[in-house]
Amino acid sequence: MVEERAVEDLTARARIRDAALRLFAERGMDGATIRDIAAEAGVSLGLVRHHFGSKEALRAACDEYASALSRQLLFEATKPTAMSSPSFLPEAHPTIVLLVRYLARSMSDGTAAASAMFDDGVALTEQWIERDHPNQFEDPKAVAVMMAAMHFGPLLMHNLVSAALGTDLLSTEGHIRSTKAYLEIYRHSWLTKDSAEAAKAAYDRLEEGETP
Amino acid sequence: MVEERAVEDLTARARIRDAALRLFAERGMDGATIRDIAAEAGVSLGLVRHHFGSKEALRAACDEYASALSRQLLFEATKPTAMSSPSFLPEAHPTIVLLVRYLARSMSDGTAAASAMFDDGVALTEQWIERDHPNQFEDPKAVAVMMAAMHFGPLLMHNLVSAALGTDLLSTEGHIRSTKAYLEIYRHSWLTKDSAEAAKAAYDRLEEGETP
DNA sequence: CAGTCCGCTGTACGTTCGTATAGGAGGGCG
DNA sequence: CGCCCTCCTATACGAACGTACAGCGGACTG
Repeated sequence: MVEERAVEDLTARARIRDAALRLFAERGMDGATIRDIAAEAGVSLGLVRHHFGSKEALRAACDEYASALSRQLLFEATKPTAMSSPSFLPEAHPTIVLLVRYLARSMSDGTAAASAMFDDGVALTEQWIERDHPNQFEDPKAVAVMMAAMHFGPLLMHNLVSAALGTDLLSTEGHIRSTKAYLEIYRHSWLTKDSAEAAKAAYDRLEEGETP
Repeated sequence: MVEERAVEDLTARARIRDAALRLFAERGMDGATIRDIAAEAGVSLGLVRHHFGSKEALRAACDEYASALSRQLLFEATKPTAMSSPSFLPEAHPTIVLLVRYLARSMSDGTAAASAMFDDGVALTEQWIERDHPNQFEDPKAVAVMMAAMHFGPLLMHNLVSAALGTDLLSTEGHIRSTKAYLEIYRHSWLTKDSAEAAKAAYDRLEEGETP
């Protein structure tokens, strides 16, 4: 289980980090100002600088915190079954919503946290493929990378997905609905053997000479 | 085919828009300044304001341009086969790379262009499902939305995907490799009928009473 | 030829941001 | 008691940004 909050984490330093995490997630790294973060945390402007030195260092602290948390959540999410477990609901872990928003932002800002999370996702997918679906793919690395990116996609676009779905993806209801959609997607056979082999042959030919 | 550039588009106004598109994509909406854009376009600061009025209006113009172009590309990409066509290579359309970068940025900035592109993707996926895989899903809307998000994922994370792959996703080589990975992913049967039904039943139960 | 609109430049203004610094309240220690 | 260290506030400074405005040259019109 994810520990909701450490005891010593109620210090002003932690409050600043939490406020930064929230505002960075909402408005982006440039959009959130130190003044806003200080106000959100209920402290003065100078204290932020006193504890973190600079805005860049504050961002790095948020990154480190988000990295550790996301790693914890990611490993837990892939533990019990191939799909995420039913007990793994947004209600049970309110921090998930904040974390997803922060990491979605970090993804386009190119921070280390996003990069680390993605690499973790790829590594987990690779292990999972090697364990449960070994020797099935010509390019297992590419399959793992693409699948990782495909599974992060809905999380990064959770606002657009929620709007299109009419249900907040990061709610219990949305989680159940999306997971059931995943089940339908992965249960369906999208390609016939013929069409798959034909397409594969076409791309193999394309790969040889650039002019088919 | 995608027209590479309209004739009248060589005006200073178009140069400014192109420069804005490029810098917005690279540095984000806040990171790119009007001064940088003016310098990139080789014009003065005042001319940008003369043509577009404000930075927000310039962003809107970029959005409109990107929307039209992405719609054009999206419909073309899904035209010939279920997967994207071999002729649809980054080499053939250098604008794609810029467009993907811009829209990836827009996705986290929440602009109208990103929203429109996503909705287009969902609509196309819905049509495709209804045409080629009708009456196969309990919740076709959710399937379409999730699949659209899954397919945009690698594009939004193209830099991370490229790093993990060791190949630039937005190059001809990366395009071929990722498409072949897609083929492998959609050809494979990830779930046995038993495990799929068991998971489905578990989530159905979860949906009824919140306490299984 | 005079008038006028359009594309374009250069400079200046007010705001906001990150950063820096001086200083105060409170507790532990010699 | 005196000192200092930690946590914290308040104020100030320089830079960068979006915006605004005055003006200049060329082309087109009458």
